[in-house]
Amino acid sequence: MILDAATQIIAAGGLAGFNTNAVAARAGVSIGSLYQYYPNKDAVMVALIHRSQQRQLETVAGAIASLGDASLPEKVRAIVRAAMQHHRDDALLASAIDHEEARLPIEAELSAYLMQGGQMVRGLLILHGAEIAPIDPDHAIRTLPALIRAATDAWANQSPPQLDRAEEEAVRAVMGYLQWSG
Amino acid sequence: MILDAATQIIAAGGLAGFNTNAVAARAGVSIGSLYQYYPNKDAVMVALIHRSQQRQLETVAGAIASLGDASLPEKVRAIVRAAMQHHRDDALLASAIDHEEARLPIEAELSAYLMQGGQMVRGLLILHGAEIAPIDPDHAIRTLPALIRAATDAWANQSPPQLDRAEEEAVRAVMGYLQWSG
DNA sequence: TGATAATATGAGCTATTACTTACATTAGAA
DNA sequence: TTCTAATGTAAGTAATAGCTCATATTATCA
Repeated sequence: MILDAATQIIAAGGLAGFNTNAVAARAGVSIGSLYQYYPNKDAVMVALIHRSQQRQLETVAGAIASLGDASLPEKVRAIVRAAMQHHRDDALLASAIDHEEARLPIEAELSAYLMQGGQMVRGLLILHGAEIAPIDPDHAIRTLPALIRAATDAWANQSPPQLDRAEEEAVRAVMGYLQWSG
Repeated sequence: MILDAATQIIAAGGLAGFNTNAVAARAGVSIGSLYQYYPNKDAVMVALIHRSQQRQLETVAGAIASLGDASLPEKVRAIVRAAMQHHRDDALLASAIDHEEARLPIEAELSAYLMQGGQMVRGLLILHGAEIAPIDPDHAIRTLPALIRAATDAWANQSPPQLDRAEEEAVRAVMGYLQWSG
């Protein structure tokens, strides 16, 4: 599939190696075909971003659903693990997406994912309100995913990657954020 | 100056608009001159990264030095503010640097900056050990800057940028990380 | 089977880009 | 002033990338 090819290209050479000819070749289709599915190169990137967000949401939702009655730290750990999975698969893609999100005019579309993820976070905050400092959910919604990504980047992009350490640091950051009271 | 021109180019159009001809034109020098100072395009990027790291270190060091006897939250806030300043100046540059750091073979060079920053963090941890949960300084050194950057990115890259919110979120993340105990 | 629509192909066009190089200008010493 | 070294210039080159389009293949239906 074209998006899989694009993912592999970026994972291998970053944005510098990301060009439509390479993507089409790797996907095993002609450039003409690529341009039948996507009007231009940016559209490929946008589709990639959408798919990434979609998957991230699904993975995290699954993680939350599978632990209905666990403790807050256990849930946080499960969410962190789920979020980390994508980074492990393609770390360079993740940073490429970060960069391209800022350039492409898709802020409005992306806010939809933020809303969905926001609902999940909000549910957690309400359910475990007793263990959490008073926090504006609208703030947490935007900050927490960023913290998880940051800890993951910092530790999983090492050579060799320190995935366990990444998990511990992300859990500490999230739990600390949630429980800190002035 | 050539690096200033490169900064402006990236700030305006991201990595997509970053090419040597544009940089030279913006800097008011000929391409020939640019290639007298830098052997190739990547070298310009590497120099940009070095300068950014250098400045970041200096700014943070200055912030710490100027508050020798303040409380831990006050120091954290000062550090956060200092770190945020660069992002405010050029947010797109910051994400471009993040991406390019992963592609270019400069891991060893960059670890030097990490060591220097690590010394500062270590000093803080020791000085305020009583207010801090037991944390491995080697972990904190790598995680904390990442957390600050993440919170900054998440809130300062909005339109309009919410710099005060970014500061609050970063402080909460850092303080929470430092004080969380299991 | 035959006709039509839908999809796939890839050579090639055009614009861009990283980089070279032959030449011009300036700086400093003798 | 004159010679030399250092620095600057920009037209030009080769390669690459985004994208088009005339043609070929496949799918669908009568």
